[in-house]
Formats: sequence, structure tokens, C-alpha cells
Amino acid sequence: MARGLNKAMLIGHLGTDPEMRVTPSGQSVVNFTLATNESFKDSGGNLQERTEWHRIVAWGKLAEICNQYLKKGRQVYVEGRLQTRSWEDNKTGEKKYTTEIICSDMQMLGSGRDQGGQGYDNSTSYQQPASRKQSFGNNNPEESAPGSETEKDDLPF
Amino acid sequence: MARGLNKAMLIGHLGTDPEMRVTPSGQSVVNFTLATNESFKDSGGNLQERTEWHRIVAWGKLAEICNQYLKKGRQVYVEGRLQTRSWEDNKTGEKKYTTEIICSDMQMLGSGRDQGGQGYDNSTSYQQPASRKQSFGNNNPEESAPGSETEKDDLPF
Amino acid sequence: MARGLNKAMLIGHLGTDPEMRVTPSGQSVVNFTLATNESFKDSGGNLQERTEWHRIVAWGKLAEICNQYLKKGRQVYVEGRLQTRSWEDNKTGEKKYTTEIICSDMQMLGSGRDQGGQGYDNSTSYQQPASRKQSFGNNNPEESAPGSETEKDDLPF
Amino acid sequence: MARGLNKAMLIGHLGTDPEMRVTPSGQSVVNFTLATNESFKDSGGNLQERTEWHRIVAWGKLAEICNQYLKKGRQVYVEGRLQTRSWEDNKTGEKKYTTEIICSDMQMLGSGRDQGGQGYDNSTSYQQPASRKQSFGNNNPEESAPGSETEKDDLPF
DNA sequence: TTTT
DNA sequence: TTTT
Repeated sequence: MARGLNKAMLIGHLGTDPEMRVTPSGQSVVNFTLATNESFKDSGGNLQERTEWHRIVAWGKLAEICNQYLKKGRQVYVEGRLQTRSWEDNKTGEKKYTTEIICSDMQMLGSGRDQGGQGYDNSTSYQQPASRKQSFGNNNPEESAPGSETEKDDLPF
Repeated sequence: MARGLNKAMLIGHLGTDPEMRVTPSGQSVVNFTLATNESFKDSGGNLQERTEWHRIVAWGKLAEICNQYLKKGRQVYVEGRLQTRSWEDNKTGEKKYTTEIICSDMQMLGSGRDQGGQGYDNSTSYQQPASRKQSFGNNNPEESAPGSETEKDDLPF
Repeated sequence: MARGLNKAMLIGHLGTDPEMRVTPSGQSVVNFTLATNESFKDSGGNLQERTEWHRIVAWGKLAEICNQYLKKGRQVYVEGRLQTRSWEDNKTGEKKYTTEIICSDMQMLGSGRDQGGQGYDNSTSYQQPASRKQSFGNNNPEESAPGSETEKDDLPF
Repeated sequence: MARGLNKAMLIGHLGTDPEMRVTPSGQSVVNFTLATNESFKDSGGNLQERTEWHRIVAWGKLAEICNQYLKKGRQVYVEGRLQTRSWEDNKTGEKKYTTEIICSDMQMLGSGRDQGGQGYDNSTSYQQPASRKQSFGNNNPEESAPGSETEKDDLPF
């Protein structure tokens, strides 16, 4: 359960193809960068553009889906939580920090035609289970009875 | 899975105590209203206040927690999806519509001392599982190994 | 200023062309509907689809931009606040309620090629000023010095 | 105007009193850190707690309000955009990166009684103007109109 | 009434 | 460095 809210919501384009790896314990992780663009006027009244780059991390099945369907240039919606991790620079021994968005929901936007798409279903989205967050039963039990196989399928399409 | 985003996020105070019922199939549902307040200046420059009322619905364990811990006046954060349902007015036979927020995440805010609180843990929050939404594995499998008992407990405190 | 949070965030497709009108006081208003789609498995394990329809309202320049660039079928991101207004049914005299999203930010998504697009810049977004909300100076004054003409232009493209 | 969405939403407690400074050009800036807490069960099924720390930056009037009313320990809602800036470490000459949330909306939560509060209006919130974002007129001019009946009903149900 |  |  969260005690406090920690949420990031982004719409942007992938700057790189997703990079997939598998942890020693056998879990899938994917990393990619996402650019969000913003225009503003500077103090001289000239229209300027700023691009902000975000580091996205996804785990498990969501990682696999990102790896399979996302490509550099693809427009996506990403929702997740902010996480800053520290690591030691091998060369200097210094402690460094990186802030990442741990993705819990991803949606492909647009038609995918000019996005390097090759026949995927571009309007599908994917959401992580809330199992880590101490769940409290079904959201709407009229739709999904106890014992249904809802979560046992691997892929929804 | 969502195809598209449908999200509401509210911070406000309960206008009523939660009302709990159990469906014929044995599922818990809770309803309450939430007031969000906004101030603005009218065209005369005078500060005006507007209160917007929202109808909140929660299912399952989240319903039970709302029922147990929330009281009229309590300040909460509510996240959910918008849903408009129609029903027939018994007296006139007319079709009517109500828009509700189907709650998937709730957090109690503040210290609870002057909120009618009687000893509850005011900083706990609760989130629905994403089981209805075709999940894809654990959010961060390093923390919650396959086969762990994460979701088998009833209450997180 | 808001006292409380009242926010809706949607990604969906327009179900209708925007309908524009001008109020007696000369203000532009636009209305359109937005569909958000969600798939889920029913208790029998079958994939079901649900479409939720939302009523979107935009005012002022944002209304004009919606009117000019949006078309039925267009995929957009919409952010706004929930507002329920009541009106009297002319035929029955009954009081009725409608919940709408008062749009404060809109973005066109995708490439626009197969969306009825006719040469507009599809990646532009538009955001309402916060003038009604008791503002407190510039967000980042290094970028927009006092006295700059930031808000005097009508159209950003 | 944004082209793409870049939004962070946080509810947490200040880890430090806000630190205010004034830029050479005379603009106010405030910095503080915000802790968001999350509980989860580890793979052994034990309840663990994680605290995530966020660096918040506010400009202009919003900076002044944060400086005046916020204190270490205060619970707040913060909304803003993610921004990563780089700087050179004086000692090592290395390039380093920091991700901050440029605050555009802030709300004090709770009653403020045990939060070091000294008579401020604890339920006030503050929102930046959207002047940098190329605004398009009034959000809802019907509300600013003298004598409109829009807001006179109390309860919609 | 949208989209895939 | 916060909070419960």
C-alpha cells in the first residue's frame, strides 16, 4: 500500500528501442528513454522548444510487452512511480543518482503506421497487477468472479 | 486492459458516512459522497467559493476498508475511473444518468484527530488489485517472488 | 485557487465533431463527446469491451482550437475538472443532472493521417490560463520576464 | 504549450523547511524535499517500508507561499513537471544530474494542528498561472458573469 | 457516437 | 530528512 502518492504521467516518444535484460533470478526488465516536448516563449518573446528526457523501467510481463511492441519513435502514454537509485561510478568511486519512472501502465498511442509499427495492435494498453500493493479483492466482482482465470493468461491478444 | 485512459483524482472531504451493502452474489459495495472545494474570483473581483460533489463507489475489500475507517468530514485522496450508469426513475419511468467514480485507490489524509477519528491508522492507503485489467506479472519481482503470499492476507494492518 | 483536487484525465476518441456556440456575453464554448475504451474478462473468462462516454466542455480560445482542429474519430488527451450541473427537463419538469469535464488542457495524439486531419500540426497541445485560480507569479521567471508579451498573442502556431 | 504530457503528482511530508533564495534578476525560488512513503511485502512476506525522496522547486509567488506556510513535517500535495538538470561537480569536474519537480500546484493537507502550523489557513492551495504555456482566454466565462445562477444550488442529489 |  |  502506498502511504502517500507518488505518480508520474507522461505522453511522449521513445528515444531508443527498448533494451531488455533478465535478472539472475529470471525476471524480465526493460529500459527505454522517453522524450516529452514543451514549447514556451523566452523572455524575448521567441518561441523555444524544450525536450525533457525520462528514463523508463518496466518489469515482468509489462517489460516483455514493451520489448516486443515498442520501437524508437513510438508515441506512448506511461504511468508509474518516481524512484531515485544511487550507484557508484566505477571510474571515480563517486556516488551518483538516477531518477527513473517505474512503469505500471503503458499505452501505445496513435495508429502506429508511421511509427515503425509492423502489424501490432496499437491501441492495446497494459497494466501491472497491484499485487505488491496489498490488494483488497476485486474492483468490481460482478465482472470477475472468484476463481476466474483472469490473470492466468499470458497475453491478451 | 484499458484502451485509453479514464482517470479521476480527487482530494476532498466526505459529505456523508460511507454506506455499505452486500450484493446478492455476496460482494461488498460502499458508497459515499466527496466534496471538492474551489475558490475563484468573480468578474467583480470578489472571492467566491464553489463546492463540487462527487459520488464515490468502492468494491470488495476496498469497500470494507472505506466502511470501517472513513467518516463524514474525513479528508481523503480518491483515484478511480469515471462511469456513467443509467437507471429508470420509478415514479416517472424516465431514464436518468448518474456519473460515479469507481474507486481503485484511496488514502486518508491528515492526522485524523479532528476528523471524527477514533484510533485508526490514518496514514494507510489502499489500492485495488489490477486483476480485472489483465495483468502481466509483478511490478518488481525482486520484491515479491512468485508464490509469495502477498495477496492472501485479508487486511494489511 | 483550488482547495482540494478535482481532476480528470482522459485519452480517447471523439465520438462527434465538436459543436461550437457563442454565449450572449460573447464567449466561445465547445462541446464534444469522448469515448474511452476498456477491455476486461467477465466471470466466464470471456474478453468483454466496455466503452465509457464523457461529455467534454471547453471555453474561450481552447474552445476555438478544439472547434478548428478536432474531428470525430480523433484521438486526444483531455485534462479538466469534473462538474455536475443540473437543469430542468422541459417536458417533465424534472430536475436532471449531467456530469461534464471542463477541459483545461487538450492534446492531439497520433499522426493525424487517418483521423480526418487536414494539415494541422498534430502534436500541438493547448492549455488554459489559470487566471481564474488566483495565480501567484510566473512558473519560471527566468524564462518569461515581467513585461514579456507571452499572453498577448492569440494563436501559438 | 506542452507537446506531450510531463506530470508528477505527489502526496507526502516535507523533510526540510523550505529554503528560499532570490535570483540575480529578482525572482523568488524555493526548494524543499518531500518524502513519499510506501509499504510492501518482501519475498518473505514481511511488511517493508520504502521512502522515496523528491526534490521540489517552486518559483515566483508560489515560492513565497511555500516559504511562508510550509514547514518540515507538513503534509502536502504537489503537482508539477519533471525536469532533469545537469551541473558540474566542483571537486571532481564531473557532470552530474538531478531530477526535480518544478511545482505548478501545491496544497496543504490535514488540519495543520500538529504540523508546526501557526495560524495559517491550512486548506488553501495555490496554483501557478499558465502564462508560460500560451493561454487561450477564460476557462469558464459564465462563472465570472455577474448574476449568473450557475452555482446557487447546493446539492445535486 | 469513437477506436482497434 | 518526513510521516504513521
